[in-house]
Amino acid sequence: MKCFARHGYHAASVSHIIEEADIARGTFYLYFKSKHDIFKEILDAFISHISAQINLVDMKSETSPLLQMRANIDRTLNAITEKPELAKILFNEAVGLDDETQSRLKEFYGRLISIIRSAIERGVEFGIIREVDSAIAACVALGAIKEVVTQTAILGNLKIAKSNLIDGMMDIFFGGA
Amino acid sequence: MKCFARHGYHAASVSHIIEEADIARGTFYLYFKSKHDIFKEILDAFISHISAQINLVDMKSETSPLLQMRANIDRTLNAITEKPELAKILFNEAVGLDDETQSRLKEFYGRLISIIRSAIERGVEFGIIREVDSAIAACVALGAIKEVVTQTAILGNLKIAKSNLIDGMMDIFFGGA
Amino acid sequence: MKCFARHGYHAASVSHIIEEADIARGTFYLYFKSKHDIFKEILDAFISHISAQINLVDMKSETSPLLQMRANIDRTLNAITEKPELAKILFNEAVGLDDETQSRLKEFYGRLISIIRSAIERGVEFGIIREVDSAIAACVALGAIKEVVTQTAILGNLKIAKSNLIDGMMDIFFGGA
Amino acid sequence: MKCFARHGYHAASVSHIIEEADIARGTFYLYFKSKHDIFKEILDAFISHISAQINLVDMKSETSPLLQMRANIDRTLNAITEKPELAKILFNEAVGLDDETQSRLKEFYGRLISIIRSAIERGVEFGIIREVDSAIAACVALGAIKEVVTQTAILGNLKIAKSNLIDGMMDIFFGGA
DNA sequence: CATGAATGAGCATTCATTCAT
DNA sequence: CATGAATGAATGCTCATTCAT
Repeated sequence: MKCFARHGYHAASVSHIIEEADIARGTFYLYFKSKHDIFKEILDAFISHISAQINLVDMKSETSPLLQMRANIDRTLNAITEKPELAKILFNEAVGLDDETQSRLKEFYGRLISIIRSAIERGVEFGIIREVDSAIAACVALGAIKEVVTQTAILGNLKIAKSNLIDGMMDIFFGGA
Repeated sequence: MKCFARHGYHAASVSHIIEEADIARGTFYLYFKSKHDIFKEILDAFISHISAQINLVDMKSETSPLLQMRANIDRTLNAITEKPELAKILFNEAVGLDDETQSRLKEFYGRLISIIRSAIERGVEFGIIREVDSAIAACVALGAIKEVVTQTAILGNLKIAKSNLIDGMMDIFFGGA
Repeated sequence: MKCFARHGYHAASVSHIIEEADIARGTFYLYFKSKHDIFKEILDAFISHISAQINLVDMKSETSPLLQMRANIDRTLNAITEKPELAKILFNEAVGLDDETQSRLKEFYGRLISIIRSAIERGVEFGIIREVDSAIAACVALGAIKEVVTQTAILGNLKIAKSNLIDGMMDIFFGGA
Repeated sequence: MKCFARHGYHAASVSHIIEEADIARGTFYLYFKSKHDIFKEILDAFISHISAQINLVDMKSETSPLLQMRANIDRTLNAITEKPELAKILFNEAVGLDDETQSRLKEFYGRLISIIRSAIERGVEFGIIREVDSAIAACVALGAIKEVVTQTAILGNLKIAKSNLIDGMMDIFFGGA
């Protein structure tokens, strides 16, 4: 993780990895079929973990839709903050990777957008959210989350306590509702 | 540009570049110090071009602040849409590049955020925008623009006419104002 | 044997051997000093076995010299046909092996040639064989046997019953005597 | 050639080759696609060259069939003697090579055998050669030539002038005719 | 100015061998 | 005795860079 996050897929060499892990060259290939294999394994696990944090908003639940959305963001932010290196990979390694990985990434983001979009549409339907173009709004929301994570957890440019961050984002998105 | 955008910095080889440009190997090194040098030059020019599209919001101008913001977004989107390949690099190649380039990128995004932030703060001050945490909001806005560009101009997942896109984003950001 | 014959010395890996033998890696090195050691042992045993099949032609024996030669060829062919894999090694792995093995091989073939040569010379002496250059003739005979074995037992290009084969060769060598 | 002949295909490394040729690693790959490519190229050229030395025996020619055969052997021996290293490869590298090369080798030897066989059959037909099993005889002849070459040109065990060698072989094969 | 053959450091990967359990 | 995880030297190959023409 550390190596891939620091140097990206291409520049992270097996030599870096085994030096960081303090194991021999052969040992690496005892546990991973190839350099690509370890990257896929790391990325897959992280995508699954992140995906598991996000639940579809249930309008029949006792918890209010807004609180459900907040909980989704909260859990996702937690998961990402725990492994900022992986988030860096997830947000930046879309270029120059093999087609399989690229489509895995595309699928992941597609799923994310469609979840967010359906949440927005339900919100509009139930009058919680003002009428907006849900396609654009979902895109905006995803980009917002990615950028906030990048600036706080990855780059460290923006230093804000997590709870304030979530409240701030909820406020911006849902107009202080 | 074509090569870097298509394959990313690492996978784009000097061989690709000289083949695409139909020049000899030596000729390449006559005009660029290194592979990294041409990349830096391309990136720098694009960053300057984008930066030039964004004007600070002038409250004394005859044009309303909102329209100035809209014009900023419009021009930026135009500049990006003209060179989607470069945008792809700008948005995705933050990992695995040398420290110098990474800090150039960091600086560029920092400048962007501070411009957006000051615009938001003025907007709040003049009652155009509802009171929000400007640091978070600037971050949200930047991420939103990046993601919208990525999904429309780069990935092509989201097919929306540019004017509708801007209106949609203005609507989302400024509450239908 | 199976591994070395199937893939040759270099391409046959210790992994192949221990898998085929269904033993652990360490166990292999308990019984053989090295990969080369097991190869040497196999080759040595086979060379000894083949050598044991060949008796010097005894002119005082009741059995005719020609029949003694025939019996030599018969026994040798039998020994080889029983282990075609080893014959393949013996006939083809002369290149790329260490000097020690190469000289062992050279010595084996040297012994074979001198046995054949002395048999030919006795045959000429006793008027059984027409006068020929015994050095060349011995070489011709050895090469003939090697090639016949290769084409029948190893490559399977030439499909001939063993007894016909021997008769055919005797006929060619000893002029229908 | 030198490297492949000395160490065989597998043990001859690209490092050996470039050291022997006194060129850089990259230069090697400028002229050959891979290690396998250079081997194939060497082998193919030699096979073609050898094949070119052998003419079908023409019964209508003014030159006697026996002299034609002698000329064939003469030319072939010359071609081989000029490049003993290549002959070593040709005669010994049947094991452990890729299927393509193996079948190329098999085809070459098959062609050789069928040429020899048809020559023998014509010889029998025209009463020059005593009636023999042509399949076995062709095999015997090929093996004889290979072994004679190995012992004289490659191993140097048998030191005989080329003309004596050919006469000796003709004598053995064609009964002093 | 332009060329492209030559370079060699660096890469991912393999595999014979060792040794603590 | 048997095991198999760990090792690291060696391999085939790539590619950014140089320099004589």
